Amino acid sequence: MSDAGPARVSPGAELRHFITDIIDADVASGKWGPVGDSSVVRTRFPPEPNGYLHIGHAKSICLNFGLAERYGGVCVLRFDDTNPVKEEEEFVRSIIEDVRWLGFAWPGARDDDLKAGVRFASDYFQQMHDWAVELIRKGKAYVDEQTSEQIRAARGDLTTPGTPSPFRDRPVEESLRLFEEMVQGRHPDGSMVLRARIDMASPNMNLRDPVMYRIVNARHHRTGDAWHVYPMYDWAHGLEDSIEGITHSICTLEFENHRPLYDWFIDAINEGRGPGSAWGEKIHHPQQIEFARLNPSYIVTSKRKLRQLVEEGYVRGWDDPRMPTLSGLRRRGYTPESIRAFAAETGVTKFNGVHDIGWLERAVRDHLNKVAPRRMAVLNPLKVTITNWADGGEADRIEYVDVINNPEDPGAGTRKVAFGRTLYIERDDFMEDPPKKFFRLGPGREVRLRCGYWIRCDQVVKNEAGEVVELLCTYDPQTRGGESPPPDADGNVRKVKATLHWVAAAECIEAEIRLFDRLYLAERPGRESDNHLDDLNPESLRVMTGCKLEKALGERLGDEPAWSDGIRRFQFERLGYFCVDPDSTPGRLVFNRTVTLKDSWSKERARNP
RNA sequence: AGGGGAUUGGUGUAAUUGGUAGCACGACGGAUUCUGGUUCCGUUAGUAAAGGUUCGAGUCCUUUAUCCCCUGCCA
Repeated sequence: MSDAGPARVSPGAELRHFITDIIDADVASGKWGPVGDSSVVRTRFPPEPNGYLHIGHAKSICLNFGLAERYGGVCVLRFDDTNPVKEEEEFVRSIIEDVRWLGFAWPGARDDDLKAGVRFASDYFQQMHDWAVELIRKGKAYVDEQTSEQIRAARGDLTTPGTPSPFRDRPVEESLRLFEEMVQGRHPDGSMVLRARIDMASPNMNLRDPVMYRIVNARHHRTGDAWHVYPMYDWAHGLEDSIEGITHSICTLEFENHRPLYDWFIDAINEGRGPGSAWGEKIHHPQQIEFARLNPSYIVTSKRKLRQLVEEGYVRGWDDPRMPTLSGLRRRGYTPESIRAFAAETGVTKFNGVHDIGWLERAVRDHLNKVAPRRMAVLNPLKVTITNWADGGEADRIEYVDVINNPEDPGAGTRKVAFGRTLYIERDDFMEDPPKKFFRLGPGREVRLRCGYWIRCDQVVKNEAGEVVELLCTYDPQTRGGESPPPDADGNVRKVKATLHWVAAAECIEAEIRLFDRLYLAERPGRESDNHLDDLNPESLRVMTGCKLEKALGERLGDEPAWSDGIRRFQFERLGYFCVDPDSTPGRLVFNRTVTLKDSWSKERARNP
């Protein structure tokens, strides 16, 4: 982990919810091992390698790995790679990297070998096949030669029972033979399937003779051409859990209807098993538990929609800082700690609610506030000339003032920042005709330049178009370091109402700064129009060029924290948190705004425009 | 009456299993402040509805309402 300090909430530590209640009871009763031994707890995170992980997955990762940490058990990273036509090796890599980035490790994980200790469902294909044969022998599965259309039509609907397949009662030997032919690739895709024989009249559609295997004559990214049939989720998942000795198999609410099937398959294998049985010993039967997935406002997490954003060019890629993918959030500047804190704060329940995305923003502000070094950067520069600069010495001299690195961390110390005759301040910090509650600079007003000097605006310089292009100001040499000047003869102390950030023209660097806003304007994108694209925010990206930054941002200073992911993050005073984008080159820095600071002035302005 | 799940302030969640509805965030107000940041203090507002059992109901029972999931050879 980084030296950047802990997030506000230590993940998984003392959080309680209905799943911990279940596990506590199991530990107390000795359901999975010796009474009181919590180290037997085994969970798993089972992504399909067909896309990038997003914030919703992060919640599941934090839950599963957090539970393992809490109980002293383990959490397995297992790829559910049962569909070769949708899955790719590239996703395996990115998923592993994302889980590691969040700060979690599984048994056997190593830094020098990304895949060390990682499990794959495809490693269990032979075992699953053998169990399928066992179910055929037990009369609990059969090969169906109907077309997929016929199967669908015969399934019935929500209120009418299905009708049995004409192949439902075919001889066991025939199913056995056909299944082996399927396995060997002797039949084309879609020509037949292996189905479980359960109940065509079940009110639970999942139990109407579900498909266990389909023929897919495609190359698998790990097993190559070894298999021509691939197991369906419902058949495979519980077996994967069983093989790995998972105790608590945690999934989302939509799998609640699948639990009877999860249990049925394992029970069917176990039927007739036991000591002395020819079938063998009973296999491990994990408990499936469902919880409500994370559902944050103002974003989408559907793989289809995320892919559409990327492929149709609404964003610049899967790691576009506006994307809710972990790679996007990482590039945006979010810390693993803040994401873990967010996941912990949203709780674990069975209630399908909406989680305010503002919580995620607050989580990263909270974390970065404590650990991010402060720097000064001017997004939209307005030139300031100190007309009486010569009062304090040579007219073209540079003075170095000590600027606080982090008021939240006295140990962070100070740095030297150049101050000179020509400066830049934020254009938004000056108003020619300021309203009552605007505290910043205006004609005749005096403000403090942070850790620099107090300046007073004497004159406004405009171009032909009437735009303000420069401010002529005087400074008070007695206010060096931003200190208050001594009281006047009558004992009155002068005060300023605002402190502004600034950079000196003589010693600054230019950079591009990318400002991001929410990708969507609607709390639930697509809710109204049924098309999430209708709710896209046309101003979600604003690229600022010619920004003026203090020189220290161009080089890595010794006081910068050793971030675990190597991403340099800062607070730009009074603006927000920013990080260095990988698009940066040595001569041309690019920063991303992670999140703004809380801004009560803009709130006030919105209230009284 | 197809099946399954859910419902506590604006939001997210707790409530020792029948015993004072608590916490966090937000919003609002105030204090502090060399970041209109941070921090601190205060205010705000809730058991979906109706019946019932009980000395006592968020919790138990009945009815109703609303929302989510389920008819892939996806996961």
